[in-house]
Amino acid sequence: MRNICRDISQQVAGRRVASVKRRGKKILIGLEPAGILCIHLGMTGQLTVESADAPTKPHTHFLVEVDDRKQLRFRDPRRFGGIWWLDDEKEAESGLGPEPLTIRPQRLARLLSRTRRAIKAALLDQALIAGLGNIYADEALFRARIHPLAPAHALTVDHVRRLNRAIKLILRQAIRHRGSSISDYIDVNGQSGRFQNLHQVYGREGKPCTNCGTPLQRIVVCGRSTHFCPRCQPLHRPAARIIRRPRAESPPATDPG
DNA sequence: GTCCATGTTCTTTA
DNA sequence: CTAAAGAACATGGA
Repeated sequence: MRNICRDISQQVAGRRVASVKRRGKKILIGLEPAGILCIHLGMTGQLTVESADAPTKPHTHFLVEVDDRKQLRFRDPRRFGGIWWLDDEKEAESGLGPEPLTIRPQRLARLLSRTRRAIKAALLDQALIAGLGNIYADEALFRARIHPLAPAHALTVDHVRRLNRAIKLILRQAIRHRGSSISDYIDVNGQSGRFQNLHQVYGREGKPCTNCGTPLQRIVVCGRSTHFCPRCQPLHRPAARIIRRPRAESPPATDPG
């Protein structure tokens, strides 16, 4: 994707919106007769429709007039998000794995069996499965009772079936509650997402597990804060098969002097 | 001042 | 090739 944010206004001027879709974490606004306005919110991005009279908030990077004296506005204090112009939908596909809401367990199992990474790292890999972020990865793993450090390839059929269901359940629940917004996102009605009130593990380090009361733990996996219940999400590492004896690094230094 | 943050990408290291 | 770790991006809240 080439980021041509500065020229976007030129591209979209006077054109009718043909479709609005989502692919992974990308918002795709198709225009007539062709071309797509692609928006990624990053961590702090907001896409709003506001009255043209409304004062423009700081960090508003993109603004376009639509009908009824309204404006579509993109605001993003941290600027981890972005806006791109795509020629076609194929371009939006690049680097994205299957959709989390429709992937089938068999396919999920096959994808996970091909990597030895921690399951948490695999779930965050947009090329393996698209759309899951840090909050929902943690919540899904808790729901599926899988330890975030469990090697992806070692998950059992039962693990993957639970994970598949947990991913869909958590995402649907979050969507129903309009997301997890912690502080940076307020929707068009001035409401922040309510799913944060339903978080079972995310941001709850030290608090009792809602299932068993054990204090929740926080660790770092692939650079991201990771929350889990050590009791409900046990790590059963299969005993490592010994292929070779570990070679003696340095003989015990019994100094003869 | 400190630490942390819903994400991605690049570099370095093993 | 796989992967992990760290840094970078830029800003704000606790």
